[in-house]
Amino acid sequence: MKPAIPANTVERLSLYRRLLEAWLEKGTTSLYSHQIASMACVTPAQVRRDLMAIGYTGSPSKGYSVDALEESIGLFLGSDRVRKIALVGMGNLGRALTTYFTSRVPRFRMAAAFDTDPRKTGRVIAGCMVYGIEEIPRIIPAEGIRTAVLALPADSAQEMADRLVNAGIKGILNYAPVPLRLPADVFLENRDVTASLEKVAFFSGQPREGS
Amino acid sequence: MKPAIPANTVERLSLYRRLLEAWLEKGTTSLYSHQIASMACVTPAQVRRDLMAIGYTGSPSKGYSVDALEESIGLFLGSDRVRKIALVGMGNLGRALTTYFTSRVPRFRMAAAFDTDPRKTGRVIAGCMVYGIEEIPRIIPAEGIRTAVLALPADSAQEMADRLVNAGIKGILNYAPVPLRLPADVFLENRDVTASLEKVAFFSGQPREGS
DNA sequence: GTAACGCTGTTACTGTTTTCACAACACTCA
DNA sequence: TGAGTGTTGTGAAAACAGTAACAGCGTTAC
Ligand SMILES: NC(=O)c1ccc[n+]([C@@H]2O[C@H](COP(=O)([O-])OP(=O)(O)OC[C@H]3O[C@@H](n4cnc5c(N)ncnc54)[C@H](O)[C@@H]3O)[C@@H](O)[C@H]2O)c1
Ligand SMILES: NC(=O)c1ccc[n+]([C@@H]2O[C@H](COP(=O)([O-])OP(=O)(O)OC[C@H]3O[C@@H](n4cnc5c(N)ncnc54)[C@H](O)[C@@H]3O)[C@@H](O)[C@H]2O)c1
Repeated sequence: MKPAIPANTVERLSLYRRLLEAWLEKGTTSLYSHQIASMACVTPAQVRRDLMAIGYTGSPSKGYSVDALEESIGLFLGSDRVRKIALVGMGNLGRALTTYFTSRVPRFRMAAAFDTDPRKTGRVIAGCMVYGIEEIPRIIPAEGIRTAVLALPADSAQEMADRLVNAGIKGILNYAPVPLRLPADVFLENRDVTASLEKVAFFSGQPREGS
Repeated sequence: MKPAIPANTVERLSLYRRLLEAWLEKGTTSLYSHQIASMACVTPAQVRRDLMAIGYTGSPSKGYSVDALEESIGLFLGSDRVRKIALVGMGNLGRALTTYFTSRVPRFRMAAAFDTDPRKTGRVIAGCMVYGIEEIPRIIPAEGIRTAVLALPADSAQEMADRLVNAGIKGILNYAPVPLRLPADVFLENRDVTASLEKVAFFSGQPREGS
């Protein structure tokens, strides 16, 4: 994976876009890079660089047109259309994520969930149909889903990831706390909550119990 | 924040430590860098470099002693003691996180949760006492908590972050999808799920709905 | 005994991401 | 008009992260 666009830039663009939406509703027509930067808590130069990456150009006198920029970012990210996502593991985390996206982020739609628990399969949970994992090779291509979220126990994560990739998945957001070995053309993002918290706790100073 | 140790290294050390625990239970006494690297899906050079950062030294003939290394990393990360964490926002995500840490990661203990919902305050949820937010200035110093997790609606995140910092919090793991403005001595990690998914979806190819 | 091997620790290097700095331009105001 | 201000776009530099390379040294083979 040698992305023409840095992954960090994509993440920030997503944030800019969300911030711009709020200004759009307020009726603001244009913003300067330092205003966007201030809201996003980054430097103005960073904002200009990121916008340069998607080829959007502002004017030195007026700054950036809010609605045109919002549309440009949307177009670039492909978030002008609803994106279908697959979820594997409809447990506590999976349900929370599904509820969240369904109610708050209509741009992403949990189009199918997969689970091994027979009490969950065949039902609609949090607005999302839960299938047995044997349905992966049928549903994923049929729905044309290319992106999946893994929220299942660590010991089955690798196997399910393999099955997803075989079914055509090209990007995985992994919440299971285990490194995954995947083909190079599949984009993988690990969100290891324990490691994140460990990092924050580490930099919080010396927070031992019983101190 | 100019960390002597790169944040990425800390995160990987957390992972190494978890992997080592599994080998420890199996009775393995020593491992080479390339074995650790293979499990963690990184290069052997990366492993050696990370271990160099914490000053741990292996032997060229035997590799790294599993138990001594596990202990060294634990000591370095401070995870030899239980760490107390505060949670703000005992909603779907907060409950999932609390359940997860309580049952799976005893090293981190959700020592106190705060919420505005009167149906939640004063009760124990997922094994964690939920207080009203007005209790923050009392509980945080009393318990000596330095690390907090934010899992509440975006519009109150900044205000709650400020209150936490005033109460002595030195590190925040933020799940609310807004950038936070904090003093430089407070470590902040944003986990914006939407931006993560946007990134993965972007690099998954062209996954529009209706394609 | 000693040559060959394989691993660590460390330094040098490569590539990527972020910041800096400034030319170029539009607009304001005297 | 023309100096002054403030912004963008972008080349250059810096900071950062990861990789490669290799000296040093036990260990093994013979
Ligand atoms: N809950 C959290 O806040 C949290 C945070 C970070 C990481 N995680 C990780 O996310 C994963 C899920 O966490 P959780 O709290 O939702 O756990 P959970 O036990 O509530 O849910 C796991 C779900 O996965 C299903 N499952 C089990 N094996 C499966 C398989 N082979 N294929 C498909 N589905 C399968 C189970 O039936 C269950 O519904 C775990 O790996 C956990 O470490 C959870
Ligand atoms: N659910 C998810 O999977 C998910 C994923 C990513 C991000 N998030 C973000 O995490 C946050 C919480 O998500 P959720 O799904 O748990 O929402 P939720 O509505 O289930 O829970 C929010 C909780 O915060 C409490 N709260 C509201 N205002 C508060 C305040 N000022 N102080 C303290 N507590 C307050 C509410 O009473 C509620 O218990 C949101 O910002 C959401 O954007 C959630």
